[in-house]
Amino acid sequence: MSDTPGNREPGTAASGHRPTLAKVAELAGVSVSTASLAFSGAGPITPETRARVLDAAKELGYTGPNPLGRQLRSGRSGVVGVVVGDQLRRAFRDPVAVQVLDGLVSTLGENGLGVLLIPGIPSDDPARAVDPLVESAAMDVAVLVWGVGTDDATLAALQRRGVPVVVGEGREVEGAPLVAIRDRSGTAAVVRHLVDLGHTRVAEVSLPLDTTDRSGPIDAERLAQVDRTPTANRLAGVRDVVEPVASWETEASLVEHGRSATLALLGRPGADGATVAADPSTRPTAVIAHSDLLAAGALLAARELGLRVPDDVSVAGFDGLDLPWLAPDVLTTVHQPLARKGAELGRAVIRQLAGETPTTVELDVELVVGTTTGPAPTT
Amino acid sequence: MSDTPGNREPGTAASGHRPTLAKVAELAGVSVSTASLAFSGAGPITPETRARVLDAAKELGYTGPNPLGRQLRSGRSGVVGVVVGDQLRRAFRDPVAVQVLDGLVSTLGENGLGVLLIPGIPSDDPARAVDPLVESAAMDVAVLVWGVGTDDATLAALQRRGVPVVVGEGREVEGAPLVAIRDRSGTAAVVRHLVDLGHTRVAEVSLPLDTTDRSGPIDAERLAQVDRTPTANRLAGVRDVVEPVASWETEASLVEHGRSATLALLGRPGADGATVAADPSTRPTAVIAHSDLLAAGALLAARELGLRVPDDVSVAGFDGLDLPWLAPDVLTTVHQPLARKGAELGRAVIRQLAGETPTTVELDVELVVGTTTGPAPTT
DNA sequence: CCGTCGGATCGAATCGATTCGAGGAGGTGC
DNA sequence: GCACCTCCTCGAATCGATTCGATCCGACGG
Repeated sequence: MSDTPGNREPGTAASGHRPTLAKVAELAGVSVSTASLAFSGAGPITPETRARVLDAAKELGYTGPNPLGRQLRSGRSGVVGVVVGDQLRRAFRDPVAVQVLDGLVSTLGENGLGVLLIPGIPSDDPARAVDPLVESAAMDVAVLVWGVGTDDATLAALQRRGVPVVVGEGREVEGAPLVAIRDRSGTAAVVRHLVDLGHTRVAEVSLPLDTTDRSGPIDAERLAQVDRTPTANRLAGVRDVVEPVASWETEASLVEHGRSATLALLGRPGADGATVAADPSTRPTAVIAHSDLLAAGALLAARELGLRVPDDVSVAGFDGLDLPWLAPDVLTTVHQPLARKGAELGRAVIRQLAGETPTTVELDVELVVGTTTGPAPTT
Repeated sequence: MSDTPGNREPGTAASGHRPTLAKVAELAGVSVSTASLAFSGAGPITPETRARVLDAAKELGYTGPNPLGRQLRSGRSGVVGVVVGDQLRRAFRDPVAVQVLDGLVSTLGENGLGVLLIPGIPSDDPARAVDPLVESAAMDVAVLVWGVGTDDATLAALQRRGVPVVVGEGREVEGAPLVAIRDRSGTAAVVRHLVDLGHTRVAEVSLPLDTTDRSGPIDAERLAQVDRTPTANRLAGVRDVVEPVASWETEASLVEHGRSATLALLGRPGADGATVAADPSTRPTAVIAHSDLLAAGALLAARELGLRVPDDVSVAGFDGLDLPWLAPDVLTTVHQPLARKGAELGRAVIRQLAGETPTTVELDVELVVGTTTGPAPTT
């Protein structure tokens, strides 16, 4: 009697058909609804009946309800989309992103939620403004981990779809919880530390101002175009204390970018195309980098130029990473609670799912003085 | 007339109800099936009708078919579970895993598949053998990125569920494609390079032998317990050429573990609890590390002990990472195509979904000689 | 001995979309 | 002018599970 019109066995992946709850119920001699009860545990059921259902399941090799069916009925996928604000390859090379992600995954995992990775910038196809997953993947909430631009295509797409959003490190978004750190005051604190040491010629190595992959000196015009909140905060934090004598934008927060920026800031073209240290009387005496990775690159660049740290130049960063390979140097930096930030993002997701009203969480940071900063050299 | 028994508005997340295809069809004055055609593009439909449906959709704020419904019908979730064989926090600190993951995500992304992160080892709860996502998350295929133990609980759970599996760097699994590199011969090649340079006392810094987080010397008994294929291959590759004078197991492939292992291998307890270099007449003259990160740690340890590289001790790794911060040293290593490995894994996933028969892909590696290996010191 | 009560089980609707064959309208060929 | 063919649209079944109210059973109290 069961002639199946309008259907041609979907889901015929590799192996044969998986048993369904209906088949289990049939074998156990109960109704589907009772069988469902046996698995979900919600509702009254005789231990005996339950056992009969479970036995039938085992016999058929049924390993539990198909998540797809459950999801459709409940309207929840159990998936949280995590949009990393860059190409994945780059994001993962930055320990900052990794540690935040780790805290996030742990917290979500404890609540039965899985993390779906979504590149914030489509890998190679410039035709698309956003990754296709943003448009069509099933997710209950999306987390934008690294900032939100003023005119963010990804955010817009998610809002259009009605996917609730949680923002990490960005501007306030209507209806979305925000988890941020006090990076402006933290940056100001480390710059004040430099100024207190007598530095007046401070150079700055900046995080990317937007997603355009530019690098080079930052002038007033460019400064006005900053479209990433954490970068904006750190730029502002520096200027709360001192006007840098030079400022250099990097295309990503990685060691090599900090290195080349610093070579440009502290060096000048030398003999045979090489870069040599610039004139000590005009050269910056301190480099404030917006991140520890950039600062590490700055340190390497200084070494390359034959400059002693901190005797000839002081270097400070931001993040508080553990970078043992910089030994014997220990970076002066501002420590931020990265794993905790991830955990807070996770908690914000849970609250968002529970329908609570979004709140802003702002985490404290702390200046940690290492060996890479010292008194300004006396000219 | 539509009194809704047996249902209490599921999916009432934060915001109100999203419009459904049925509502759009109603407003457009067509049937649901026609409306579906307008979106999917599969099947004949008049441009005019299509436009009417799309207009209706726009008016209602309908942004396309609900993925959950589509997934249930098609039996496909569009999600690939990626099981990283460790805690996430650790896996992501290893550039090897990150680069593979990057290649994988790109390839899958091009095919409309998303990556769901699954920790291979449950974060903190020792009660569970596998992460709950393994048991119940919706996924079309699972990729086990870093090895499969002989008695792998995660693999068993996935097979029980009937989720097709793709294995990266592990033993052959019935019915599962395998993507691997020639790490045994590659390791043998780099060790032969050392032996050709005159080294006879070679020490080995090994990758983890299993997931027990042990570290310490490897004796014959422990050697027999190795339960990770890449590790087994590299141990074997070393022994294909020379029997190491000492071998040390690490708990993870990170710089600090390579450092402490090497301190143990090349040092001895010194004056006030410090570690000093061991006697040059018995001390190993070369360290072969199973990974570049471990080798980087070895390099740092050697520097700490006051040993010159490669004059006092040669150091070689495996992976071919770009580690600019080791400058001026350039590691002697074996280059493996990491992003390509990820891409091959992605292709294997696609083929698996297409129902093709699983095949094994083995990628070539290449010895790259740097500045960290040199002739054995003459005693 | 009968009515009532409580607990276990069942039926049926529902989540939202896809898909196939049937059916209808319009056009063409003879 | 009629039959046939094409092309578009529609109806209905289906994916697999959840859930609510109804039903049915036995037990207990009066």
